Amino acid sequence: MSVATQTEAVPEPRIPLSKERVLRAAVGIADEEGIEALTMRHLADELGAEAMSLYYHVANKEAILDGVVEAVIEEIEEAVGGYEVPTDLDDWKAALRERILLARNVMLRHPWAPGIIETRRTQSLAAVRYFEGLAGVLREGGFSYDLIHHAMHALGSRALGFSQELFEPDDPESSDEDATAMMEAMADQFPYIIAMLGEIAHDDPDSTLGWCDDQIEFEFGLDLILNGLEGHLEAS
Amino acid sequence: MSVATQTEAVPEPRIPLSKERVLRAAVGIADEEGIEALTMRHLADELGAEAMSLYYHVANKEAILDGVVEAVIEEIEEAVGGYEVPTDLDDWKAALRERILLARNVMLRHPWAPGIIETRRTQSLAAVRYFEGLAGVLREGGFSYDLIHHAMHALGSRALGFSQELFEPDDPESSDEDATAMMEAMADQFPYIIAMLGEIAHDDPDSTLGWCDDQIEFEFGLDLILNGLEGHLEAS
DNA sequence: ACCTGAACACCGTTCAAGT
DNA sequence: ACCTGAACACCGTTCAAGT
Repeated sequence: MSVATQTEAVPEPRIPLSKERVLRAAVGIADEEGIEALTMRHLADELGAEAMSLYYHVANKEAILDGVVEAVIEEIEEAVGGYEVPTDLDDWKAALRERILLARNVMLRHPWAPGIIETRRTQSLAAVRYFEGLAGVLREGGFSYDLIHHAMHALGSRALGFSQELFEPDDPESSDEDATAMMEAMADQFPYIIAMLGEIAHDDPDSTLGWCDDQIEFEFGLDLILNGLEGHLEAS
Repeated sequence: MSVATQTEAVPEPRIPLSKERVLRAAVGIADEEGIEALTMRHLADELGAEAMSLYYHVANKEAILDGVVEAVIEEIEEAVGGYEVPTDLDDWKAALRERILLARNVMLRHPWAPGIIETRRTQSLAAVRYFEGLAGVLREGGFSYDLIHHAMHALGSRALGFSQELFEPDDPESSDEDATAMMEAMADQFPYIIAMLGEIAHDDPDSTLGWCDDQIEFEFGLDLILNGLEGHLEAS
């Protein structure tokens, strides 16, 4: 019957599925609805297909998670503009710092990515390429391979632009009054922590209690490591 | 009928469930069978009860995961022997280092714990107590609260004794020959990484290719941060 | 070659009901 | 007070069957 009506929307000519489309849609769902919304059924829905159809293009859900990590790290590669070691490298520290902060920008666009990167048992090719690039910068900066190896471990996830925040970033539910009340209640149990939080709040009255500028803290920790590595380099 | 036989085992007088028993059993399952084996049904089975009975003692599975993290951190508290700041503290760096390495020992007994600690949205009381202890050591060591705050962020998960290893620790499946073959295949694509791995293998022929001594690397990274903090302390 | 319906073996969880 | 059976709404996945 719908054929009769002139104004009827022509049904979208079905775009065939593909691994790329599946992965792109997966990243989209994670970005917009959170990683827990990424189920096979929901993903298929988003693509106008059935869950079972996905298995024709990917082995299983783990493969999707692998692919999604790969996609994010390729986004870093794009942001960095490729991993070629600059021929005129005169400051390995600045070069490394810049790459890592660019990686961080990508991670901030995909806040769910760190959590799933850490669950991968084996690193994607894209990640190996990224680390190869970092190793190149260090090597051309004068590092021994032994020190490069230590550097990779010391940086850990910071190399990819994130560090696991052990306390929750910030809770939009809780008010300043709540926080103040809680602080007073805990003051005798946790004097050092309370004093610390109090000082932070004093230094920066705009920040909610217990909330920290993650960017500044990330850079502080990163610089601590980079400077430490520089010390080792000079001593060698 | 079983009542008649003398040798019949008396049926275990049912020990009532409790939050503590549930959590202890949960830690046991995660230790022995891995965290993915920790399901409500399996946990109840282990306790000789039905899954639904657990809900009388804990709110839900999230609460069990919270409790299990709490238990692990209390194990750290025990290993450290309480978090009292030594009255004769003459070396904050050694004191902090020791606490963190003791925490690491506990984490090595519960290799699944880091992964689930990172999924907690809010820290347990036991964790706050632990960090209070670290803050105390730093404060009595002469740190400003501002620097203590930076230190906490810079340490990140290292404060609790673990760092996320981005490459898999080691794969018992793959042989040295496999690894050598793979290395040669990748040598032109990833010259720096291959050279790095080659040098490690050369320095320590006992280690499998690509495998690293996590303890040494953990301590290297930790010392980098502690020494960096010392620099900030002396400069202040 | 590509997609799907029906079905399976699992999850966590609710609720009314049992002792 | 403490535990459970039946049931629900979800998972990921297999497989034979459709076009």
